[in-house]
Amino acid sequence: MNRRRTGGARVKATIYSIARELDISASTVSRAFSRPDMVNAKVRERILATAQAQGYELNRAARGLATGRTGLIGLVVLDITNPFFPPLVRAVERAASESDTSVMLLDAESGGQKAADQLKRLSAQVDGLIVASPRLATKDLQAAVGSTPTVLVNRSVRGIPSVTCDNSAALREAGDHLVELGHRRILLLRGPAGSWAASQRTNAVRSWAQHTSADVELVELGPVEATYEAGWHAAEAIAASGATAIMAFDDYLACGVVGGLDEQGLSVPDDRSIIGCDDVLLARTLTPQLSTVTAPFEELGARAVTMLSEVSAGGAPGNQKLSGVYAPRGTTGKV
Amino acid sequence: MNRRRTGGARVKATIYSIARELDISASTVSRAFSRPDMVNAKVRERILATAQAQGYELNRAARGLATGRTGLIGLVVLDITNPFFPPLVRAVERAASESDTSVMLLDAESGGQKAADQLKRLSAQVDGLIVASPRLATKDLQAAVGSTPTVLVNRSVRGIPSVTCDNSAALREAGDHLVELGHRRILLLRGPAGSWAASQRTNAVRSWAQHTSADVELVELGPVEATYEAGWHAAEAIAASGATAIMAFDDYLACGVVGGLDEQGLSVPDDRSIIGCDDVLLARTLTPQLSTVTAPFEELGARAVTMLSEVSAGGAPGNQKLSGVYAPRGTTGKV
DNA sequence: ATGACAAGTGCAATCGGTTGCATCGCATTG
DNA sequence: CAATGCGATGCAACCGATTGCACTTGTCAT
Repeated sequence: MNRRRTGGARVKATIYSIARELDISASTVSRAFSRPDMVNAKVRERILATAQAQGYELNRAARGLATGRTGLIGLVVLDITNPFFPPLVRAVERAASESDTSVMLLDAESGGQKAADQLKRLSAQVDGLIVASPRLATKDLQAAVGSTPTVLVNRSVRGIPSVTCDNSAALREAGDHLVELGHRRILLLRGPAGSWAASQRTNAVRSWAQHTSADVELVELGPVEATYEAGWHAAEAIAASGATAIMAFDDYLACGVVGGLDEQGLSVPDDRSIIGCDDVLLARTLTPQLSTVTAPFEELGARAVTMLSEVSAGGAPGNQKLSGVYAPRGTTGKV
Repeated sequence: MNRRRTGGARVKATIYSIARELDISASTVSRAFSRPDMVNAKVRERILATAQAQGYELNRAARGLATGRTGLIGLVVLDITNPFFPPLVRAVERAASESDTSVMLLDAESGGQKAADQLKRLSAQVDGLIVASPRLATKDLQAAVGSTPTVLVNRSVRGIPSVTCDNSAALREAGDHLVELGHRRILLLRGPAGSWAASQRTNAVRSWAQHTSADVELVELGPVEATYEAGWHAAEAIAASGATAIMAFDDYLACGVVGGLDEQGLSVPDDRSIIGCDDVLLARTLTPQLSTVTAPFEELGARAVTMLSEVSAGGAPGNQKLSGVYAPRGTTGKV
């Protein structure tokens, strides 16, 4: 591998070894790879052929040193084991590979100072950052990313481009659906304090409850962490609340609630209805399938990558808003 | 950021800018970072202080060019959306960060030629590769990784160090548990063709069935893909098989079976018992919780990283075997 | 024929570290 | 006191690409 095949000597293939073999300058070889249109088609072809023969692989470090860019983007997720993130990671990775860019993954796993440090360290190594659902305080976040081109996913912060998902219309629709099914007392299980998405969703549901023509009574519980366990533990209070339907911050939490309600002897959707958010894997593996608001993961990831390259190019894309779609499934039923 | 604070000129901080300010040579500055023990403690401290003051960040590309190493390892997973992988990714990432190494993630997502190409491309950019559960044919795999230091997770291939999880004892235990509960006709739902883990588990279960003193009758179904849908669709055949208990290739599949059985009007564990494997998130979010064989994700990831650094250092660690543990939970009941 | 212009190529400097080797000062030893 | 050794440092040559600039050719209009 990576060695010359012709001639006895086994040397690492570089643009120089190629140049020597073809008796041209290394600049031309370099350009054949980095700006193909600048070199004569015939020459380019001979270069490519020789490169192939020598097993040449471009040395990213050398390029990086010369250009100041690494060809890497950092993807920071709050918690890779949260089912929200894997589809996003996949989407980002695919989109990035389109532009010959690789993804460095950072599992931030905590919102504290450590997360900020990790972020800062990472940011020195990459061309840009995609930060998904960070819990960092606004100013810490701004400080941590510094001047590194950054795109936020699922959070909006002044001065940093972002791509978010606006679920308010879908949540209204979900609420209306519950009303239609006869629910009047509805419990909002609020997501984590410090989560931008959680406050967005809370506001959306509150606003819906306030403006709907039906006389719904909105009960709130939380904030709670977005985990199965938290949902499970919330079930007792939920059962006691008298609400017949629950709108949970996300699917993960919602699944926990379903499990916890079961423990309380309550079944879904017969005794209680519940609606999640995001449409993660869990939503479909739940029996019955979870009624939820689907998030466009693929699109979120792809846009983030596109926007990031715009930022890197000096642009300042605004904040893109996508929309969730309400998907009624098996966990919503009549009162 | 990254600029000198002292003196009007704003230049990028490098070992040279630090050296100049302290009137020492750049070599010493370099050594202060890469081999601290080689430089006088006092000098080192002044260097660190100046670096701090100038906002110096080591340029990885430059180091990489000089040393030939990138400080990156590539982590290749079969399918990041499969709940098996996120915990592993996290474990690898944490272990890697211990040694100041970053992780490049590649979601292989297919077993074909494309996967091989991706692998090859990635391998040129990293110091080493951790490849989890690849489906590539043995020789394609060997060819793709070439001479890049590689550690396999959850698969064993001649000539490549690996860390795997031996579940045979745990599966025997699981089988015995089923027998104890009165099950005699047990269905083995086989995992994907081409999956090393699947064949291991199949063999383990077969061997158990053959050697157990009880007169169990083992029915086999599959191979099927390791997805929820596949499990769901298998449920009909499972229901018809007359088996009262199912041992599924993994949890993901098992959850699908539970969902599908529900559709068939069969409930778990009352009508059928089922045991999964791996103990992924889904196992605990299922109601009732899935009886399964837990995999030591943390350990798998950590070992893989350790072994990889051994390989990089020229060693040839063998194949490490960890063990799963049978965890009876809610999906196994009396006949 | 002449100048203008464009395309294609080469030269050489540059990016920012690392490291083998030489050197120097100083302490230890005979 | 000279010789030896060692720890600490500097010198300078790399690592392998990119790129501004200069140069050569060929084409085309004048």
